[in-house]
Amino acid sequence: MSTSAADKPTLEGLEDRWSARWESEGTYRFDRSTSGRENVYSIDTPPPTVSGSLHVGHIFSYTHTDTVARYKRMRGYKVFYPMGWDDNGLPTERRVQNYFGVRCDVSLPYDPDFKPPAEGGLAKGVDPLPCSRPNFVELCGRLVTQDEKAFEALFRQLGLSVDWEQHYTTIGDTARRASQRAFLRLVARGEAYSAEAPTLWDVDFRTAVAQAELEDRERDGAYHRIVFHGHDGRDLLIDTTRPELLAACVAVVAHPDDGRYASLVGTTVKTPVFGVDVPVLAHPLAQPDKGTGAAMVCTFGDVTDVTWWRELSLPVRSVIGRDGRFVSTPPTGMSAPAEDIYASSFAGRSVNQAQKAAVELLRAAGELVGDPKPTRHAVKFYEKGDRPLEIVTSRQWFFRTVSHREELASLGRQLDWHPPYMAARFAHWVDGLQGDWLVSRQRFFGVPFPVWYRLGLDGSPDYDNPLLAGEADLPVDPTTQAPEGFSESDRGRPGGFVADPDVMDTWATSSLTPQIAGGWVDDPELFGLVFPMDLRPQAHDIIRTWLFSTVVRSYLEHGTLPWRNAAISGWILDPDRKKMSKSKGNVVTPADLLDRYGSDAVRYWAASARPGTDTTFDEAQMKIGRRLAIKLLNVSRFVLGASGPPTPESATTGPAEPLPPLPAALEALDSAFLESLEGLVADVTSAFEGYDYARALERTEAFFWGFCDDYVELVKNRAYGALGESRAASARYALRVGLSTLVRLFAPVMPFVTEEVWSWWQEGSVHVAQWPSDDLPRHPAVAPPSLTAESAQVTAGGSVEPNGTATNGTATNGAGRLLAGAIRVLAEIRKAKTDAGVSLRAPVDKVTVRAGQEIAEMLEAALDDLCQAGAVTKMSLAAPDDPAGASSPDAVVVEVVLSPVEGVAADR
RNA sequence: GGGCGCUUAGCUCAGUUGGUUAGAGCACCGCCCUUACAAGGCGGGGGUCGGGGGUUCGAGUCCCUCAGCGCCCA
Repeated sequence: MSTSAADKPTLEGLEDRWSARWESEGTYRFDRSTSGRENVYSIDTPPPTVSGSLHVGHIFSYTHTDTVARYKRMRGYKVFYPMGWDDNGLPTERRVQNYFGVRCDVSLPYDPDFKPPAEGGLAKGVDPLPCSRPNFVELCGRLVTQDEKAFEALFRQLGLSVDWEQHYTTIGDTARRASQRAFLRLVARGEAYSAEAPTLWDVDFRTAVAQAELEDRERDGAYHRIVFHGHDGRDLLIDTTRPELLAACVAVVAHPDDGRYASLVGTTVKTPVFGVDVPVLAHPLAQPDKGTGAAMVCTFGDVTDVTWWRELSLPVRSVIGRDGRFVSTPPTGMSAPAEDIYASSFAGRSVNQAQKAAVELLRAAGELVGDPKPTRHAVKFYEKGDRPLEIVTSRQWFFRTVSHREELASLGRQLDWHPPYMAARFAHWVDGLQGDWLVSRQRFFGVPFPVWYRLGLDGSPDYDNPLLAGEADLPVDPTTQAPEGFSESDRGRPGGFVADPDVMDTWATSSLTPQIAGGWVDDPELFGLVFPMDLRPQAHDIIRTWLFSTVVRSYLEHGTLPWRNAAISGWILDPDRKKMSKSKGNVVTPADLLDRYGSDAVRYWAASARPGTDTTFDEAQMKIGRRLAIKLLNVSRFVLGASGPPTPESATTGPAEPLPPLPAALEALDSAFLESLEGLVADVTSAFEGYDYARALERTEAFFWGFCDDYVELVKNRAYGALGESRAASARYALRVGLSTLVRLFAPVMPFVTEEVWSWWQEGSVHVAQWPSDDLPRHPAVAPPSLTAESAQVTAGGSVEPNGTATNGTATNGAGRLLAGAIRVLAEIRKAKTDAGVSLRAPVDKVTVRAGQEIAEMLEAALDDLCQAGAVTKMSLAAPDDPAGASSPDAVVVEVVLSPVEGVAADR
C-alpha cells in the first residue's frame, strides 16, 4: 500500500511516476529462474527502423502487443519481451550522408581521426566528403544512438512493458555474430550459395533488389513496331516498348500455337540497324494478343526475358551497366560497321538517350512502322526507388527457398494466425516464389559477409572456393580484417585475397530476431527458455518479407517454426481512409498525442481496433479513453472511501487473488452482481486467450459503465450504512471485489491509471497481480436466487434458452434477472423524474412495480436498495396487467408517483 | 486477371455456432449543481443492417449474384 486516494485525483503525471517506478522495481524484467519453457511467454516484437521519428502506427501496433504481454504476465507467465532497433539499411545511410555530408568510398582506408564536414546537414552546393566504410559505419552508429534514446523514451511514456535490459540492435555485435554464424552454417550445408545470375538492379541505389522488395507500377510507354528481315525475304514485325535494347536482342519468340509465325519458327531473322542474326523460337509465354504477337528477347529487358534466356538457352548480350548507362563494349555478333553505330549512338548513353537514338536510326533506315503507340504497362520498381529497375548480371549470394517450398507452406499452415485469414497472404507468397532469396546488397551499413576470395596469379578472384571466417572469430569485417593465413598486405594482390564487398540484406539480419534476442549459441539457457517464441506481432504489409524470412531462417537453422502465433495488426488511416504516411504530410506526432490525452487514453484508442483491421485515426476515441480513465479514478475513490479505512488485502489472502474477506452474509443483489462479474471475467479471459484485446476491452468497458451507473447507484446508500452495518458489509464486499476485478481487467490496456488506483489499497503492482478468477468465493447458504432450471424455456423450435450473463442487462438466469429487474425499476424512476424536470434526488411518494411472480419474488430483495437509490418513500409490488408476458425484466411496469414539489422547484 | 478483407444510426464501431422489438460510444435534443465524478449525471430522438435473389418456421448472421471501397499477388 503506497498512498491513499487523493482528494481530487488526476491523470496528470501518472506516466512519469509509474514508468520510473516500474523501472526501478524491475516490474517487467524477465525472470529466467523459472521451472521451464511452459512458464515462459516470449515475444518477438518488431525492431523499429531507427530512421528519425516514430509515428502513430508505432503507438498503435505496439500497444496491441503490450496488452497481450501484460495479460500473460498477470496469468503468471514469465514474459520475455525484449525490444530491438533496426538500424541497418538504406534509410540510415541516406540520413548519414545528408546529416554529416559524407560519401562512403570502400577503397579508402580507415581514418581514426576522421571528422565529418557537417553536423546536421551540409550547405547547398558543397560536395560530400569521401570516407572509408568503417568511418561511415561509425557515423551511422552515432546517429542511430540518438534516435534509439528518443524511441525508448517514447515507448516508456506509452507504457510498453518491455524488459529494457534485453534490448538489441540489428547492427550490434550480437546481431552481426548471429547473422554471420547463421550464414556460415548455411554455406556449410549448401543452403547458401553464390552465383552469377541476372539480378534486378536499382541504378540510383546501385544495389541488387530481391523479389520481396519489388513493386509493380503502371507506367506510360509506347509500342514501337520494328521490322526484322527474314532470309527468304519475308519480314517479321515485332512491337517493343524498349527499342533501345535492339543491340541486346538475342532472339524473337512467338507462341507455339500462333499460326502467323509457325513457318518462321526455326529460322533466323536479321535485326534492323545492326544486322545481327537471331533465331525465331516458340515459347508459351509469348502473348499472341500483345502487339504483333512476336516479341524481341533481349539481355535483359524484363523478367520474362530472363525466363526466355534461361529456358531457351540463349546467349548473353549485355548493354546496360550498373550505372544505368550503355556499356562501351558492343555486344557480340555484330559486324564492324554495326559496332561503329553502337559506339557512336549508344555507348555511354542513358536509357532515355539511347531510346531516342534507336528511334532515329530505325526511322532513318525505314525500319520503324508508323508512329509509336502509347500504352500503359506494369514496370518493376524497387519499393524505395523511383526509376524502373534494370536487370544486370552479377555475382550474388542466395539462400535456398524454392526447394523448400512445400515445407515452408506447411509451416505457414501450422502457425496460429490472428486473424486467421492472414494465413492466405503467406501461402500465396510461398506459392508464388520465383527464385531463391537474394541476400547480397551493395551497401555499406549492414552485416558484411564473413567471406574472402583468393586472387589468382592473374588477379581474378576464385569465387568457387571462398575463404570463410571461423565461428569463433565472429563478428568479422572482411574489408578490414584478413583471412586466416593471410596478412593485410596480401589484400588485392595477385596470389593474395579480396573481401566480399557486399553486406547482407536487412531482412537477412532481422529475420534472425528470435535468435538474436533469445541468445542463440551465446546463451543456451536463455535460448532454451524462449525459443521457439510464442508470439510474432507485426503489420500485414511485411508478411512476405519479415514474417516469411524469419520462418525461412528458423526452418533452415532449427527445422521449426520460430513462433507459435502471429498477430497481424492493421494500419492507421486518416479520416479520408487513406493510409497515413510521412509523404502525405498527415502524420501526427505521437509524443504530442500522449501529452494531450494521456498514454492510457491513446492506448484505449489503439486497443479498440479489432485485430488485423485498418483503423481510422480518431482523436474522439482518445477523449473517450481519457474520460474512462478519469471515471476509474473517481469510482475507485468512492468504493474505497465508502468501504472504510483501506486495508492491504493481499496480506489477508496471501499470494493468491487479492480479495477482501467474505462478509458474514451476502445480499441477493450483491451476489447477483458478483455472478454477472464472473461472467464478464470468463468472457474477457477467453477474448484475451484468442488475442482479441479489442473484444476484451469492449466487454470490460461496457460492464464498467453499468457498474458505475447502475450497481454503484443501487447500493451506494447501503454501503454508506443507511441500512445498518451488517447490510453495508455485504455491499462493500461486492463493491470492492467489483473494483478489484475491473481494475485488473483494464490493466493490460490502461496500465497507468490502473496502477495508480491499485496502489491506493493494494500491495505491489497490479501488473503482476493475479488475473481475476471467474469463480469467486461465496457462502453456500446465501447463494443468489437461482431459477436457472425453471426459467429455461422451451421455445417453438425446441431449443433451450441459454443461461446468459448479465453483462449487458439482458440476462435470463436468476441472478441476471434480479440485477436487470432492479436496474429497470431504477431507470423508470429516473425517467419519471427527468420527464418531470426535477432533480434525481427529488423524493418519490409511491412506486408500484407490476411484475410477474418470479421477477416480483426476486425484486423483493432489492426493494430497500431501490427506495434508497430513488429516494422513494413507499414501494410496492403488484400483479402485472398482462401476466402471460411478464416474465422478463423488460416487461416490468413501473408506476411512479412523485412527491408534490414546493418553492423554487415548482416554478420551473 | 487471381485472392483477401470491408459495407450496420450523421460519425467511429460491436453484433461468438441463424432465434424476442438490431446495440454502444461520440454528435444532437431535453433535464439535473446529486457530498466518487460538471472534464459529470440522467433521459430522449435517430437505422427497410450496400442492392437483388435464395435456403429456413425464422437471416445483420448461411448460400448465390451485383455494386462500391481498401489491400495483396500476377
